[in-house]
Amino acid sequence: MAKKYLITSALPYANGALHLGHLAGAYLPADIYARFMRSMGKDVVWVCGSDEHGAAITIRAKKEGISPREIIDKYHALNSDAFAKLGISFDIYHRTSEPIHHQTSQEFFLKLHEMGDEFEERLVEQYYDEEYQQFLADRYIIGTCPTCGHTEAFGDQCENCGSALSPTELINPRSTMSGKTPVLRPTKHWYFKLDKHGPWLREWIEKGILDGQQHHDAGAWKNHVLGQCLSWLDEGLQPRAITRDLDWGIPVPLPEGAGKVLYVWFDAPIGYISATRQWAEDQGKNWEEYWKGPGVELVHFIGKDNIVFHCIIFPAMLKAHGDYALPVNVPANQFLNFEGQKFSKSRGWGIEQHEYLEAFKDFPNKEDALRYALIRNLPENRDADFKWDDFVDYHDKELADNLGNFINRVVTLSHKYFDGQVPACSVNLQEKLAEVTTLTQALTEDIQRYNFKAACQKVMEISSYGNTYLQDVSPWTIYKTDPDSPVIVECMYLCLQVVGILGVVSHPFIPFTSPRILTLLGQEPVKNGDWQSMLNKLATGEALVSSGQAIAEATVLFPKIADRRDNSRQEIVDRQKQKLAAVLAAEAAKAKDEPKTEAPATVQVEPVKPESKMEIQYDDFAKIDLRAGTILSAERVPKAGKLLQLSVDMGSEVRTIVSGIAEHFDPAELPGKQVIVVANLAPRKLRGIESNGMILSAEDADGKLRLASPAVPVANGSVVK
RNA sequence: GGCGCGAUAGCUCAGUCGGUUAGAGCACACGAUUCAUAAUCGUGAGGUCGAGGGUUCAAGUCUCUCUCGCGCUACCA
Repeated sequence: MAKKYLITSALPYANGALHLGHLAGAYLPADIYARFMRSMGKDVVWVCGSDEHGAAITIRAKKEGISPREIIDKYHALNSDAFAKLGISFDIYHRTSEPIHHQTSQEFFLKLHEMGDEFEERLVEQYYDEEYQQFLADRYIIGTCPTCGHTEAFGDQCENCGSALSPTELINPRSTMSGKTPVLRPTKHWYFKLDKHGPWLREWIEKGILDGQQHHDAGAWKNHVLGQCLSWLDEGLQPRAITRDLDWGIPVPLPEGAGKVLYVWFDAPIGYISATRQWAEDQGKNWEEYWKGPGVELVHFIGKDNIVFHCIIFPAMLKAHGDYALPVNVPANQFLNFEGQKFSKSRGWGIEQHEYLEAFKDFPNKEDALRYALIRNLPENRDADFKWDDFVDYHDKELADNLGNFINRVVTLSHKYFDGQVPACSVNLQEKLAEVTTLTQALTEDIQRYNFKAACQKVMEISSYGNTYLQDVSPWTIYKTDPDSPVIVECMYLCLQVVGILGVVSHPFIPFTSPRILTLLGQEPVKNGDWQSMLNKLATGEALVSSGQAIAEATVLFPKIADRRDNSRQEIVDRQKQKLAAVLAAEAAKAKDEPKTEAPATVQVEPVKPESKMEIQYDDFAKIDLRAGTILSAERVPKAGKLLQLSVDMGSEVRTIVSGIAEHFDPAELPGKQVIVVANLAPRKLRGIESNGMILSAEDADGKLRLASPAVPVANGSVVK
């Protein structure tokens, strides 16, 4: 049986829109690979879909007063639509809320469960809020500490004496949700014994050996992927809980599993399997041929945040289950930044896929322009940075000047010299196209090795070769004295072959332009197998574009952005740059504590909507002794990344306070600053230093802290109320 | 703090097993050219390979220490 190629891309969480960084991470590279493999005539299926379970969706639904279903439907449609418009050619974009996925996940769970030794059950007594009808996480329970009698101890720890607790040890426990006394209910959870899979995982990852056989070339995996996996294996694997007490998700398919669902990380990767099943059903195929047996090559495309799931946890699940193929590679990409900084929805930094499509709707080739700029700058081995100036450069200098202009020259000259027909010519193509053939083969190998950036550049090298060749021969010079020269015929014939190659090799990268190139040559768009037949023809010297073929009229493939007669495209790009400048200006103004000077209308500063806490009485508030104090000194706590040790002048005394703010403040700038201190907070040892109190600060939408202090300095020790 | 990955020309990046003078594109300078979208082609200049030690006949590449960036992880009252 012919080999089957199974490609997956990380399932996007259906709780938000995807931005360009996501696109560059796991979808665009996979699209290149999938398109390439199909055009090599391989039997490929590329699956993806929305991940629609998990607590984040239920919490958000509760906050917004809508159902989880409304959220997942909205974002599934939004992301699915944006992908389709950008030419992301999934064979199926499925969703984990579909019955077939629930069924697949439950079957998977049951199989492992029946094997007996893959799961362990842990019976836990867990508090249950009867009013809200749910089990409570440890930190949602407060009560009296059995050790010291402190009345506000959390379910996991007492802040007064520092002792570690479990919720059941608390005296007079109460739920932070309803305020009422929760009842203790036994709850069972299932753990996947990941630890027992450590030894074979190490051999598989380090050497590519599985069950004593060479499974893949370990040297072909990226350094950062191998490094992180081995680091995990070195630290030792632990059993992982795979169930939770939640009502949104896939029910645990056991009688004693009522009210429990599979934990998202367990169900999400199984989504690859259920998507394949659905696809096979739709296509009248057998899904198992794509997942099982030695003739299957599985490749996962993901971002670097997902490495351990796809290289350790999911393979262990598959291996435990048996039958399933393990990935031959996991070419995880790193992260893409945006104009030097991380994408941040709350800051308005970056652009989402659907936003791009909307903002660039009048931009010709907006899909390929974006794809190309992202591909040229893929974070294949280290973080990369997307800049609008680069976007313009790549578009104008490579797509327009190099590729588009070459094709335009060839087509125009063909019309001029041969009335728009491919001339008859009997040169030895094998010999004359040797250099381009070598380039094309190297390009092919680059894609096979997941070097998409390099492959993309080779498209330009082929085009550049064409430009150079055309310039060297300069048929326009010969034409002046000898319009019937065979040199012109040969030159144009060869150039047309090069355009034919470009039409094919551009397909995985710029799939909207590739058919336009081929149409110029009177050819059909790339279909399955065309890349392979191109390679065959190049090897044997057969023409890609035959004599006599009619050539269409030249059209400008890529109207340049920097165009002195038409600045409409430049304006579209400029608006994006202005948007970013406005974000920076607004933030700079804010930082200077200046009143917000006319922030342009394009910036929408979303007000922070805090998760509201339960109502308290005045007495609760009155318990807190807030006082003003001045920081005398600040220094980093050794071996702690986030802690600062502060001395604070409280008027009558100087206190030592340890605070987790080291990532937000330079210790040197703190002395002299007046702050508000929770003065009667129970002492607590942090990293061996006793902390007496806590300083207050406000958290910005972007997560940055700002010290809370009296607007005008007051005497140290002054009461704040 | 621990672990992992990275740092190469002004910018973006290649550099395979340690082996000749460290490469490409863009930008820059000069020249050629006019079929073409102010496009194309050629030549040139541009490097302490993050810093410092070590191994070696030979180090961008191996090793150790350090600096910076990113991620994972611990700490966050």
